[in-house]
Amino acid sequence: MNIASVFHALGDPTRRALVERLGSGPQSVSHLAEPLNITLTAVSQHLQILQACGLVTTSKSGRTRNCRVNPAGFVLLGNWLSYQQSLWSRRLDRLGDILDQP
Amino acid sequence: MNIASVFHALGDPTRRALVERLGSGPQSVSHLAEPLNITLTAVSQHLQILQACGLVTTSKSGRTRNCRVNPAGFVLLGNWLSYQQSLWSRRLDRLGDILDQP
DNA sequence: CCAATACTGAAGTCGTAACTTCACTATTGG
DNA sequence: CCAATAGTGAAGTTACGACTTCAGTATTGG
Repeated sequence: MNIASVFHALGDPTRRALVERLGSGPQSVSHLAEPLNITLTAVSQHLQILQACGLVTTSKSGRTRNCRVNPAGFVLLGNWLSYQQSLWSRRLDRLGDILDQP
Repeated sequence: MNIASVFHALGDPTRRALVERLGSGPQSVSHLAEPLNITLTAVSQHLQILQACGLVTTSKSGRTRNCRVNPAGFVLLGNWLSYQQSLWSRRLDRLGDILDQP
């Protein structure tokens, strides 16, 4: 579970769609697969990747696997983002000052 | 310039390295290429992708191209992230309430 | 002026990752 | 009990993307 795997996971449009769908609440694998025209196997594989990088958690009850959003992966992403912004924000602010000079 | 292209761009470790390097200030293509052991052409191609998705802007002065971070792409990413979080935060909060029940 | 520098377009190679099919296990409703 | 449902491993195909080489264009220092 690292930022590299998070970005790799979200770099794929199908996996991003899965994550976005899970935003509306927990779903089974079949239910997630239904609107996408790919096989259930493919969806299962995507979910394993999303799980490995900490964006999704799942739990099996009976024969159905229930999938939900895992905040951990998003925290990782948020930390990376705010760190990057912290690197150049001060510099850009100064640039703004310079540009604002009359 | 959309969130799909931003995630695709940052899904690649080399491009992420470029972005992170640019955090310390504007750099030329050659300077960015130096620590990476890939050709200058490859770096140039990566920068075109980073530019297209709004993570980097460049300007050519003479024969050197100067690259710097472009906040626009990061804003796009931040918006996506906070939107996703807004989708499930309330739900997870309630889940927290339930888990907090004695 | 010209050799060196800085970069970029085009075209091709190669590895990986997304997807499929098939076979299989486990669970459940009737 | 058994057919249907839900999902997953294994193995193979294929498309795409990262990278290279090569050739070419500007620009600049000496």
